[in-house]
Amino acid sequence: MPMKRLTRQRRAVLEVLRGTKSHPDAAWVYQEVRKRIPSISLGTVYRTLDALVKEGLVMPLHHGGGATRYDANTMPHPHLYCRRCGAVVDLDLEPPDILKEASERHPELKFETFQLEFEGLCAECAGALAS
Amino acid sequence: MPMKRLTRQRRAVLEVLRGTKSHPDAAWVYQEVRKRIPSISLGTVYRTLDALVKEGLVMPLHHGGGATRYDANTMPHPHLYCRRCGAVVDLDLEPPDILKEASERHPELKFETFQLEFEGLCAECAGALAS
DNA sequence: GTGGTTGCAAAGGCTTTGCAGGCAC
DNA sequence: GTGCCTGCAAAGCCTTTGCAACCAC
Repeated sequence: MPMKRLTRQRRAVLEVLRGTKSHPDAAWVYQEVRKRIPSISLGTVYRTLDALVKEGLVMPLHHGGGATRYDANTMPHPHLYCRRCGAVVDLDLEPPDILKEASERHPELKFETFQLEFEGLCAECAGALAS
Repeated sequence: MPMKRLTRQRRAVLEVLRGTKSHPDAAWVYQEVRKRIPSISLGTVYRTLDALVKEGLVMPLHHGGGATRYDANTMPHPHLYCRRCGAVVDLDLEPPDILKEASERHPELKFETFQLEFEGLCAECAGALAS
């Protein structure tokens, strides 16, 4: 029911999210959207992000207990979390076809989706630590 | 440096954690440990869990943005998160050997570990929804 | 005009932290 | 005895929410 109208605020949040590959959190989105709409509130950013998630236009990422991050690419795809700088990198990797295997091994459970999350070092941090 | 001494509190937290398969959060651990040590504080539970994680005796689980949950089984293994009741179920499933593939596809990144997290329904909820 | 949406600010949940006293070693 | 550990309470983040004004429809 919520968030049916196309307001300036909502349009701005979606555009900001689609214009980055950085998987930002609400605070970063807020900061960016304020460049266009200085009067927008953080509460509205949260409400809008929430609505976009419910509509399936945005995917929330939870990792490491910090702030929720948001990905405008809702196609299932693996991520690498950099343990040094916290960056989230999209991976060009075919997710393994493992749902069937899981269902066969545990017939009493219902498997719907899964996510593959790597931890390691992004390109910059891998280079920095190698030197 | 921290948490080198084997105190009553620390022993109790570890034993509670090892005595359950439910992947509890800090509040649940607190409640259980209080049955043995009524004077223990929630702060100590958090500090102890944190120390156990740093020592590699316990693995933290982040999912859905709620409270951090803790798993005394630190062997890498997949989980199923029940979207209905929130339960976390251990899966008896060989994780795919995908680290090499990831490294080949993205040579500039450093892959160290990964986690496979399913979402779906636990046995109880799958049965409840089927009826 | 009407009801969803917003800004503001307060509150909420989870977690961390400063401090003085206490306990394992 | 020494220094880490504890209980307590306050504070800290991140996020949600109540309310009156506002605006897209």
